[in-house]
Amino acid sequence: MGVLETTKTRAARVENAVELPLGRILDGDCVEAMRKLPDGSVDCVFADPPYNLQLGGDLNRPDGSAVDAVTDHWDQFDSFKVYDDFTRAWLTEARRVLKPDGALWVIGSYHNIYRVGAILQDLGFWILNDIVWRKTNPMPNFKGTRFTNAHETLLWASMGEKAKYHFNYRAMKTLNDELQMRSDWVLPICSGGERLKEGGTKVHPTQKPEALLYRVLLATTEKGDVVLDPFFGTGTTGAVAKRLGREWIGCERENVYRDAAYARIAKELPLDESALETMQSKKNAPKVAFGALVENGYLKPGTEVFDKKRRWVATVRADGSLAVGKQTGSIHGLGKDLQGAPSCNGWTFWHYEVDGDVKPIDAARQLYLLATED
Amino acid sequence: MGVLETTKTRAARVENAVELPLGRILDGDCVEAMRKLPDGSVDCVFADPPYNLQLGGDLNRPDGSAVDAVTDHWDQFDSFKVYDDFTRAWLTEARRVLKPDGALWVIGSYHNIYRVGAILQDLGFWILNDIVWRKTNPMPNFKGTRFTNAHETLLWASMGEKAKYHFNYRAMKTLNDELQMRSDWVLPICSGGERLKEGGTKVHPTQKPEALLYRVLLATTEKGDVVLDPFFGTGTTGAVAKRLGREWIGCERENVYRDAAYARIAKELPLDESALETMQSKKNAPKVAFGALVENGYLKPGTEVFDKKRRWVATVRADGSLAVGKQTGSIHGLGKDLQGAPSCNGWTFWHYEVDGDVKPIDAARQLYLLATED
DNA sequence: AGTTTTTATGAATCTTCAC
DNA sequence: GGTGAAGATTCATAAAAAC
Repeated sequence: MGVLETTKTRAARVENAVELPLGRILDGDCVEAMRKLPDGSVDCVFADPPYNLQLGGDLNRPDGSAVDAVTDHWDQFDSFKVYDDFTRAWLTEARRVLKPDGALWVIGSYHNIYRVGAILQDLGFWILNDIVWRKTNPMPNFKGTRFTNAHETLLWASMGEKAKYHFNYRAMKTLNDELQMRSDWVLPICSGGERLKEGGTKVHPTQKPEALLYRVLLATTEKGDVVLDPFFGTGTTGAVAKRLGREWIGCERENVYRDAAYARIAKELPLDESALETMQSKKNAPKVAFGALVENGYLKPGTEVFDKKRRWVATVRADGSLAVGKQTGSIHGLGKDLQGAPSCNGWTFWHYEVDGDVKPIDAARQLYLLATED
Repeated sequence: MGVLETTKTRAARVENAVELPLGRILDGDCVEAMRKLPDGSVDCVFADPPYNLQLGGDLNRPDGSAVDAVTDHWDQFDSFKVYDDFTRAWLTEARRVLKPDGALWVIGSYHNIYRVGAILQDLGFWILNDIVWRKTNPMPNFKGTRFTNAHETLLWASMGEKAKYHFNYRAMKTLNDELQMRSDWVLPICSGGERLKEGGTKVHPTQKPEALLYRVLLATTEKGDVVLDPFFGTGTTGAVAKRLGREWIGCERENVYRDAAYARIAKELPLDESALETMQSKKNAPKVAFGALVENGYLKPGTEVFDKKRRWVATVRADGSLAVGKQTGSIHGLGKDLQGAPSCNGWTFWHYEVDGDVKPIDAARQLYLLATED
């Protein structure tokens, strides 16, 4: 195990470069395509394989509109067995073409990432981190049946327990306001001008944000490194690699995606720093839910809270709701209802007693923030 | 497949209760211990299995002080094979003792969670969410060799793709200030007064925060449910279960942990009934037929109702059906047909005038419910 | 032209009960 | 088990439309 942090050209780059299809998207099945590459020839593999979503019927939003689901043929697998075989096949080829000090990245969701993670461990890869991409704007759970699925997972692995790998620790720390970069990354989904569209409809159903690739490549590759993406899609990996001065190779069997990717990457200019803006933006001011205070014991369920004039006394319940007799609601909603007001700031409306003092519940929030701030 | 949200006592609770070792920590290996429990007898399994950390050698902070790593004998496994066999064994028993509408929770890190996730899928469990516990105060990466490992992962799974399960959606939404609870949970690690210590050193190396269990149990169990924890440790699950009015059973083979857990849980006080009440979904509200409102004079036959933009105006008929010209139907069916939508909630679609105000007909239902409850 | 309101949409394993 | 009806259910963003 070890970390290399260097800007020097890596050995064996020049001799491989002449035979590698740099800046090209290989046609056809990715396992077949990768077979054309020599052993130990790439520095990094970034893979965004099909997630095997196993969706049922149609889904409609509360307003009745339809959700545009990922029903493409390339995401259809008959069983976990079939998906596992597919996964083992492409991971085996990826492992063959990686240099001994190369690294693998895979992104996935709970549908597939546990299969992928177990198989890559079985093949000898050594997980260095699992990274959580926390989406600022995920799709909600429209039916209220589960927690909002608000993240995806990336696995970062070296070639083995004792293998060397590259990690640009300083760059990551700088990018994160001089704090160590953590394993949870907060980034928006790909939308707006960045999202490739053709006649108003998205070209690819699962295009990844460039800021995600930017951080991956900046963290774990050097300038001039060769990055291989076996599921190239519309070429986010290639576009960001070019921007950052890395070489790239893609595999993609759909003509439409290949064409879109070539056109997109041709427009890309090396060393454009625009994506940095998104990444360096400070974390949003921490919001605290009243429920968090209850969970963490700052206000115990059963505590009585009241407005300043003690016109109403409410009881704190286990889920952070309040109750006055049969009327219940959130700190804001119940305050609003009781007063018949259009709105109410529950943080300043409700008070509680601490050691004989009466304080707004906002005081508990301040204590909580002090105790938990990074 | 489905979601149940109810405060009612679950069927089959009473008969099982008499034979189950509620409030007890079973001694010995958890697989052996679980064999003593009958099939389909518990509502929830929460498991915090050994992490298979495979730390090579000792770890030191930059100042030379040693990190108290998890190197206890119970955490050593020769290989993934041994760990997988162990995992399959306890998950199989957990599956046997769970009710058909029960649920499984497992917490882990990247060292073990991919093994666990793949195996539980192989056994037929159906993943509902993977939850990221984002730590506000993780241990830094002292050597600067990787990203700060700032999270752990929890898997929440039902007994199968079509199995029912329980999710207190409304309580979670309330706990999160009226926004859907997401799959990423921000909580501090267990420290301070909550951390069990004996002579200045921590009793258990991986004690989980009570806030984590609080959210798990509040979200996916009901009052009176039986929660089994096969790796009980110092009893965080039992302490929170008791506080929340849930029954608990533990398995733990280390005497020291069992003793600490019993002492800890004895000090725990259950919350009283009223504090345990949580916000309820409308799914639980007693059903009211629109016709009942008409019968009882809340909306008289002949009243005009209309959608918000007054694109359609319908007349209420004596049997609770609506008519727009020759088109007739129920409040839902007619709203659906007029819009050409896949479905329509007539309660919120149709409005009526009361004292000059425009209100959804759902307001009349609320009045009716208030007047008739109890 | 500038501001406010409305609409569209994103890797989604997304209902339940009676007949 | 299949079908149909009742009825519960959404957050952040960006672009378009309205004012």
